[in-house]
Amino acid sequence: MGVYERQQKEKLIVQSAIKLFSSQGYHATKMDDVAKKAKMSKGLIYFYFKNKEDLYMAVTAKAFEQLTAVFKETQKVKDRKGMDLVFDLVDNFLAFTKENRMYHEAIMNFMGLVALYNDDRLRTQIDPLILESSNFEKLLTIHHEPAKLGAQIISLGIEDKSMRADLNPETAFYTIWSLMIGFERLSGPLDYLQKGTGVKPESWKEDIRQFVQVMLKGSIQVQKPKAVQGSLF
Amino acid sequence: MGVYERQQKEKLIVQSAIKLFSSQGYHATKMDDVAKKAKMSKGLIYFYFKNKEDLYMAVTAKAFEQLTAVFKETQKVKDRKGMDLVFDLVDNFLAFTKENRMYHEAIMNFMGLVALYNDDRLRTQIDPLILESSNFEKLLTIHHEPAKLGAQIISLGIEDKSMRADLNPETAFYTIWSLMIGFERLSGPLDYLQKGTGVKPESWKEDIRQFVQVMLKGSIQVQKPKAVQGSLF
Amino acid sequence: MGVYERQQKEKLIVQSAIKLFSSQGYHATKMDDVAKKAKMSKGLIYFYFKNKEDLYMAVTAKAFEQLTAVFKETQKVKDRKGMDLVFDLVDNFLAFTKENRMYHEAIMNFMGLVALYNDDRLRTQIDPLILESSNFEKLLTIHHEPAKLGAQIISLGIEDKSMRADLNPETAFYTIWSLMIGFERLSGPLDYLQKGTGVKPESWKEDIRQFVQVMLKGSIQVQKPKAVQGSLF
Amino acid sequence: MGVYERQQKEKLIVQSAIKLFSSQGYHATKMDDVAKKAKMSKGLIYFYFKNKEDLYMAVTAKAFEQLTAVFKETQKVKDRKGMDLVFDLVDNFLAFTKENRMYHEAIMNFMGLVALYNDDRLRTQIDPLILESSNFEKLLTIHHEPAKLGAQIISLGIEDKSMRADLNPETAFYTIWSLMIGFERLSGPLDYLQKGTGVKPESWKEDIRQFVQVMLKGSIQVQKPKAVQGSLF
DNA sequence: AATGAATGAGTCTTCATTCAT
DNA sequence: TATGAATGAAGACTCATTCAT
Repeated sequence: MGVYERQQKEKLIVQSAIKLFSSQGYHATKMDDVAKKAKMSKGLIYFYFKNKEDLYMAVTAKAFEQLTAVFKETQKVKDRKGMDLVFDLVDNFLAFTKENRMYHEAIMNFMGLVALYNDDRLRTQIDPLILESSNFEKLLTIHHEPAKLGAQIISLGIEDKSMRADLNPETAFYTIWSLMIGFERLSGPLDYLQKGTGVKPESWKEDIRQFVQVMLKGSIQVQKPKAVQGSLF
Repeated sequence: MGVYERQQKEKLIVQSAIKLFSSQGYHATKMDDVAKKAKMSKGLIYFYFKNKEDLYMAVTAKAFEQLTAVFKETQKVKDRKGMDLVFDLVDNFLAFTKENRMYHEAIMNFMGLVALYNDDRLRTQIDPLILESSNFEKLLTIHHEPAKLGAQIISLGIEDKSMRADLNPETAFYTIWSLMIGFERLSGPLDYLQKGTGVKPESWKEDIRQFVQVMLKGSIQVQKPKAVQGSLF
Repeated sequence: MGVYERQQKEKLIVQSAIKLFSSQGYHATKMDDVAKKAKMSKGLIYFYFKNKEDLYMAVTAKAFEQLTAVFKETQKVKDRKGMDLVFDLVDNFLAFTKENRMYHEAIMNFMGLVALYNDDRLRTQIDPLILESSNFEKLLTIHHEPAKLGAQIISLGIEDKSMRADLNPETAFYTIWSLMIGFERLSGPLDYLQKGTGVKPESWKEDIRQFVQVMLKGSIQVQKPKAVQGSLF
Repeated sequence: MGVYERQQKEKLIVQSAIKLFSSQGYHATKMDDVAKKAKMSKGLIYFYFKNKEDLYMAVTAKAFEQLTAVFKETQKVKDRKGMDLVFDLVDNFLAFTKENRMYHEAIMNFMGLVALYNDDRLRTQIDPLILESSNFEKLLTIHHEPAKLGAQIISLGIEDKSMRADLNPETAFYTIWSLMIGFERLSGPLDYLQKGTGVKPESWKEDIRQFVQVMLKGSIQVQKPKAVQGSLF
């Protein structure tokens, strides 16, 4: 069996796991389920992945790849100012988390792990099986990709003068990311409070947009319609 | 045995669970461990809590209470403008999440559950044992307490003219909360990138402070030193 | 507290147990349930009954008392030949088992225990808690009451010439009892086979009546309508 | 591993369960015991059987198969009138219940379940795990096998004129089955009354035989000695 | 490479029974 | 008598992982 076939198999397993983790959650998904979904034997799953944690890390890596793709797609659009791209990014990111809740959770989970990993005292709290996973190592090297691309967009905005010159691209982007993370997590509760009207989350999103603009530019502007339509995922 | 003693016992169990969940995580903590920690029999744990999920919801409720207390403490300080209080809140909140990582995670977890709960199609993804928990019901009624207090601080800032008059207190606060949630989750990765220097997260925090100010006020100001010192927890 | 009150309490417990055993079965009924139903504390249940088995034996004793009452009621009717009384008995017994499935099962269960009890080698299979129960001892002395009354009816039939003179009243009655036990247990399956028509069990009952008559008399007769109407329970 | 080996394993488990259920009873038998007896891990038991109830249903199915075998053996004997076969059947059945008390109880238990199953209101009283068992389904389709064979014997008796022509084979057989069920359950108590003499049950059996004959034929005859001797089990 | 039967430690949970008050 | 909190042994069932084939 060639390298290619092997990679295809691996992909198939990850895809199966993704579907199951998405619909039932990580804990509710059994390795048996994954095997059945992938139409393979359990043993083969273990041939490709050391253990369940390793598989989860592979899924997380896929999540990062997808997210990175979203960023790249956003960036690719021609003839848009950095400021417009930021708005595009916000829209695309939010759509991404909505459509791929599990991906977003996997990413958030990993980000949390990194915090523990940084601290020698807390590192012991990480499941050893995760630390052993080669996919975890891989993630350590790629997990800043989205941020890198995000920061590039900010840099572009500074260059094309659509943003303040004194911005730190990196922290500015992380701040925007934070807003989106918070939106994902808190719009549910906000919605709960407004049950019936259903108006709030959307108006909050508007406020966030405005805030992003104030933060990056110093004044309010109307968003230029997106050049590219359709789902990115 | 009076109501008081019973409540004390319940508290003792929750405290034990908190300690264990904090140090080992929810899944790694066995009901047996909780019983041992509380110096009770396992059966008694089940006398007070229907099941592990119920206990976790009780812990989550405690988390919300603690967070609410932080908000109240912040609010209580006299002779401070709304703007100052917001900065205090950011500091206190961040200190709270750092000292009580598990509390913060429990809160975030619950916020995620609320989003599922709101959507009839997604509600089925919630563990039935959670939905049955009386502590879950309680949480549904109290989980907006922090946001309510946060919004009050914004309102105060509007009144005392330390903030823009056109702010929506609620969404403004949720935005700030988002920033803090994002900071907690992303400062680890940010730190990872800067390994060695260790400078970044702190400077990002500064940036965030500035953004918050821009958002709420329109101009940059120097934070008035906190009136009260020391940990609130 | 006087003897009377104590007996009332005991009765109340047994009544509660009967209701619960009937609706949920013995194993599904918890001592807690019994206590709640009887509006007493669990401790008090154990004051009156040594253990769950003892309580079940008390319930079984009640079942025998009720069955005995049915026999007595049947016997009491005046101016009926033995043969008629036998038919009355069959009707009443079958109605009794239908209305009080659990009583019948308790009685059957006890009869099975007696078989084990007789055999020294099998006796060890009986739950020791049952053997210790004073109610078990009581049952040993009363469990033949129904058969005694049944045999009396046969004797009466012999005397009044409505039956063959060469019958052994006891075995004749046990034979009739067997028919009823079998009917109770097998009419379900018979019904299952005839699903839709639903005719069979009733016609089988007719056949049984005829067989009983042939057995006791030697010829077929039409049953004299029952003198007393209404439920006996 | 082929289908055959798998069936063998399954058989082994059922055999182990049968031994344990027979000697200690269903409730006293732990899944652990079954595993040990079968020299397997507990997990493997659950690989073959969904749960304890499912295993019990498998045991019950085995009980029906064995009983059916007894009927078939009885029927197979050549050159015997239907009437003779009925007597053979009674002897064989009674021997069967005596040697395999647990089998008989499992069968009786199932027959009771069928009655509940027929009635929509009572069906809820059946343990859901039983209803889910594929073995329960199987039983539903095979549980009338013995009765079918029994009725065939009656039909034969009618044909060869050793029995009354106006008999309904099915109800006639069910009546005979009832007698045997009652005998099994009541001979213990009957014996208890006669403790010491030990004579009664045997004489009752004689009476039953006579009754069966009267019922089927109309006159008394001497049983032709069985053609085949020895235990059938 | 691939299978899937087999393992067994691990966990939650139940509930009859006891006993301090 | 009466309570109900407390016990803890027991048991069903799970599931990640392994390994003989």
